[in-house]
Amino acid sequence: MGRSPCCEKAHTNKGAWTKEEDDRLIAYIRAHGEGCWRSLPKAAGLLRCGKSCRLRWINYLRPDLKRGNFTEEEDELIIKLHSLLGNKWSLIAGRLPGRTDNEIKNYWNTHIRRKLMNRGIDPATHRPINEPAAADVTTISFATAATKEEEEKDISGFSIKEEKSPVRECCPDLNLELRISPPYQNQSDQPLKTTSSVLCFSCSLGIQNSEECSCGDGTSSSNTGYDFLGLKSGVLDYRSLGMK
DNA sequence: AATATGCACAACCGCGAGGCA
DNA sequence: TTGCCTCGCGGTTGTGCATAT
Repeated sequence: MGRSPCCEKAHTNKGAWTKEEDDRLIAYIRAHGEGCWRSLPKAAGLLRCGKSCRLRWINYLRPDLKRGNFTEEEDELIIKLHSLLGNKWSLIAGRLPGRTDNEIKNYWNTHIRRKLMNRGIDPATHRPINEPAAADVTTISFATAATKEEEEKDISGFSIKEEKSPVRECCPDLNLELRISPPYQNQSDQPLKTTSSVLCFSCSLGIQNSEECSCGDGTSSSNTGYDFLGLKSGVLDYRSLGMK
């Protein structure tokens, strides 16, 4: 059967957008707003398919876009969010005002992947590339879950928890345990403890003693837990991590 | 100076989800 | 309930520029 094409391809331009096309698109959206991308090209007098218009607007023409290089803070935030969300670029972009999913995806593939590789981190798993099979297991967690119920209900259903999996059962050496849980509301002034050791994000990436390291040598009494999403630093409010 | 290679990023493609008749 | 339509997402490709040989 096959899908019907999103537009009449025989009568649409492809490739790089011209200044004139950009101007037309901007003018139309300013006058009529976003929406109904399928009919927009015709209404705006553009020989483009709706998808192309949408992409051009979102990734390049939107007035709130922040152009220019990514900052070191943005880099680290992207790494943190990717370790949590995976290739959910739109969600990651939602945490970076002025950045688009496409931009972040490209930036990840061209810069951050290499950066992590240079650190000896597998960008796909965020684990050391040559991690020994029998290496000590460190559980990453904001807080020790009091009960299974609490762990599962979570706020807004935002909870990521590795269940016991067949993979793990057949490969006991393979640690897939990544627990992401918000700190308890009424325990917010208590240190966020892991069940065993507590690492800052830098150390979890294998860059201990780096400038980014906030946990010292891991023995500091001022250690307040794993600042995985910048909750400690206020970089990210997990409650607003919207899942569509 | 010419060519090859690598990099960065804009744009395209195919698919899935959700809305609606 | 079903099928169509539109939108949005993630993966991939194409192209121009920069750097190396």
